[in-house]
Amino acid sequence: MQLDLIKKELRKVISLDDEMFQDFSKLFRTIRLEKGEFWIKDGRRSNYIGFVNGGILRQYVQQEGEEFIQNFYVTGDFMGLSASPAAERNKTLRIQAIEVCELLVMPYERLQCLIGFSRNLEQFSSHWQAQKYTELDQMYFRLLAYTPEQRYKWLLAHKPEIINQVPQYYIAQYLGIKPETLSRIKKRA
Amino acid sequence: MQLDLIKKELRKVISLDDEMFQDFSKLFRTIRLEKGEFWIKDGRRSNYIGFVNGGILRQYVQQEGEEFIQNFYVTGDFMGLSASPAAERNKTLRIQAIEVCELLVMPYERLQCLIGFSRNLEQFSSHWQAQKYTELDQMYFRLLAYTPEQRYKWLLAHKPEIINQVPQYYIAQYLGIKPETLSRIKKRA
DNA sequence: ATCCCTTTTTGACTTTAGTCAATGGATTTG
DNA sequence: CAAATCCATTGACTAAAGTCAAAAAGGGAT
Repeated sequence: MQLDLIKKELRKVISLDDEMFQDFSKLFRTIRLEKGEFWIKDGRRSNYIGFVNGGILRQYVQQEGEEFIQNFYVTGDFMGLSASPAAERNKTLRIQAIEVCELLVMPYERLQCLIGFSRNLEQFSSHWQAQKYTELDQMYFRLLAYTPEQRYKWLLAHKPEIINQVPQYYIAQYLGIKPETLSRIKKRA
Repeated sequence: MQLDLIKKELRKVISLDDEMFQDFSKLFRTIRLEKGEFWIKDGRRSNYIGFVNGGILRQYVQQEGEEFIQNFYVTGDFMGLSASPAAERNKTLRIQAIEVCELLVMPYERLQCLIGFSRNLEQFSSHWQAQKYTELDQMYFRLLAYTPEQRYKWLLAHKPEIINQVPQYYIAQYLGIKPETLSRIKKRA
C-alpha cells in the first residue's frame, strides 16, 4: 500500500508524527476501480470517505437522460468528508472512475470515532469542511457570473490537469454547455 | 427585544430550556438597518453572526459594474454561521438590507466560546453548517441543470416570500438573467 | 496497417437570452 | 396637482448557445 501521498496531503493541513500516521493508516484499505466503475452509485456507499491515491473520477447527477457533472476528483483529493451528508439525501448522485483508480477508503463512522480521540484529526476534518464550502461557494459564483468561455479559461488556468485527463464532453457537462459549443470556444480562443 | 422568533428557530434544531435560552439571549444585541444599509460591506464585519428578526437582505458581489446576488436572507434566517470563513476571503462581498431590518447579532468569537460550553449549541452549529452546505450544493445543481425559466418556477414554488418581497431586477440578478428576460418569462408562464 | 468504435470538429439552421431604446405605471416630491 | 423618479414591460434587433446531421480525427485491437 503506497501511503506517501496521503501522508503528504495530511501534513499540508495538520502536524502528524510517523507513529500516529501508522495507527491511522492501518484503518484504511485499498480499492481498485476499473474505468467506468462506480465509487458511489445512486447515493449508496456514501457512508465511506475516500482518498484518491491515483486516477481521476467524476461526480455527477443524471436527470432526464442528461448528465450534469458537479465535480472531478483527481490524485490527492479526499472524497466525502463533507459531501456525504448531502450525498445521503440525493439518490441520483454517482461518482465514477474516468480511468483506472486506486482509492484508500475508510468507513465514515470509523473516522468520526478517530476524530473523537485526536485533536489533530478534528482540526483536519473541520478545515476540510470549510475548504469544501469555500470552493463550492466560488464555483457557484463563477457559474452565475461568468460566460461559458470565461469558465473554460478559468479551468484551463487553474485546473489544467483536469482538461488534460478528461474527455471533452465531460468538460462540457461540467461547464454546463454542449460539447459542440466547447469545441467552438476552443477554436476561437 | 423580541426573542420569540429566534427561540422558535433554535428549538427546531436543538432542545433548549428557558433558563439556558435566557443566558444565551443576553449575549445578543439588536441592530436596526434602514433600507439600503449594509450588514457586511467589502468583507468587513464578517466576524459577527446575525439573525434576521424581521426584514429581508441580499448578499451579492459586485464585479465590473454588475451585481450578482448569491442569496437572500429573510425573517428567521441566520447569517454568517458558515458563510463567514468564505466571506473573510472575499473583499467584494456585501450584505445589504432591501427593506428596514431588525437583526440580532453576536460576535463570532463569543459564539465559539459558548459552543465550547454547550453540547447543544455545538450540535446547532454543525447542523447549520451541514444545512448550508447542502443548500448551496442544490443551488449549484439547479444553476447548472435548469433553464432560467425552470429556476424561476422553482423559486416561485419554494420561496414565494422572496418573489413577493423583492424587486424583480434583484430576482433577475439572483437567477443570473437580465430583468427584461425575467419579465418575458413571467408573461409566457 | 486496417478495421472498428469513440470522440471531436464542422456546417446549416433554430432557439433563446442579451441589448438598446421607448413606453407605461406607480410612487414620491416639490 | 404636476414633475420627477424608479421600475416593469414591450418591441426590434443582435449575439450566443442549442440542435441535428455529417465528416474528420484519434485510439485500440486484431
